[in-house]
Amino acid sequence: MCSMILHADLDAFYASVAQRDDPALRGRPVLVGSWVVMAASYEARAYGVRGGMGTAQARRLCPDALVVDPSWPAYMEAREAVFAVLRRSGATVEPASIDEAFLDIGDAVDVPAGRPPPAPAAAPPEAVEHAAAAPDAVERAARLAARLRRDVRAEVGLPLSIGVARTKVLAKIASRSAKPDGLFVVAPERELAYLHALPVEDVWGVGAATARKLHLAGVRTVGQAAAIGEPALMAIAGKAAGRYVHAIAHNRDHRPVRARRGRRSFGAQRALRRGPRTRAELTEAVTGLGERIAARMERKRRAGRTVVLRLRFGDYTRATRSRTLPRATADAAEIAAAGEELLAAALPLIERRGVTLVGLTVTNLAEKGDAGQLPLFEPP
DNA sequence: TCTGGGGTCCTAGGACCC
DNA sequence: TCTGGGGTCCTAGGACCC
Repeated sequence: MCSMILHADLDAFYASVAQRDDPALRGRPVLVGSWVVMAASYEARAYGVRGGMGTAQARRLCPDALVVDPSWPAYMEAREAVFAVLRRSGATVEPASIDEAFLDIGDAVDVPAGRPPPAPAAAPPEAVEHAAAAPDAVERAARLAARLRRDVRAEVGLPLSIGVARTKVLAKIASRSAKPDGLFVVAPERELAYLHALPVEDVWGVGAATARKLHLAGVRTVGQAAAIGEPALMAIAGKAAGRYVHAIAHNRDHRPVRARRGRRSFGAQRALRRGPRTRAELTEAVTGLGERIAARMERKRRAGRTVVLRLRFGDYTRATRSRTLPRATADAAEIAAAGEELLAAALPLIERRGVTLVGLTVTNLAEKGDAGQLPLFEPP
């Protein structure tokens, strides 16, 4: 008996919305973003364009690319429509970002009354292939995933890729394998083989820094990591990262899919031109950030106690300064005043290195009945 | 005079994700 | 590959308390 997890991830979300809403963009390389690429359509990715890249460089790689501005209302509407389809399935749905979610189908989910069951012929080949060798729960999950993909395509007009497995990390990795516009099922009996063949950097949660440390130690695949003891991995990658890699390499990931996780902070930041900034300009930036954050907090009826000033310098080093207030606030002037104090404290650093980005984050939010944290790897 | 153990809060930094 | 605007979580040290 096992409960299956789905990771549903919209493909090139912003670019797909643009293509959906403007037929002239369909089938063509599309970049979303004015000076940094926030999303690239698959047609553009074929030229080597990636998210986070400057648009100037992206245009050099792909001169035919069509560059469009982001359209936030359209994204929000599309997101809500997609999540409505996901929730309608009856599964527990945990939003993971603007364009992805984990679903736990539990034991009870099946095709809701009033909706016809999916025709077996319409299920993608990979689902059928795995279903033949898999227990009932896997088959149900694969059928649900196929149906969600069809419904999102039909009702929202967007391509949705889905990974299916027993754990979050495997479902997440599987959805990446499914892209673009596909379904990838990791059957329970194949989990370990699938996992062990992966390069360590393909594991969700292993980033550039940890991958570099593992490579230096000669660990390139998850299988190699599994052959090493936990203490050794902790020595290589650090305490938390080593423990994480060890748990995942042995296919231990008990993180549950949780319906709602309240947000933990509100932040805003602003990139500045290079060159010396006057104190007045910095104050103005901090004031503006405080107003933006306060407006959003007000809308969500939240308040926070800790104000964090984030700085990035000309040499791309970073620093943070924080201050915890006696009580939670959502007041623009109070937030900006704390930011201003932190700014004053960081002035010597700013003068030495030259600031290129200033950000403000309000955290330590006043909670209203949040469930709190669950341990990551221990069974609940 | 010297010395525990254990807990919480705060600050700063690092790593990772989309 | 020279870097935008959001987030999350973990760690370590110091202050302070019992």
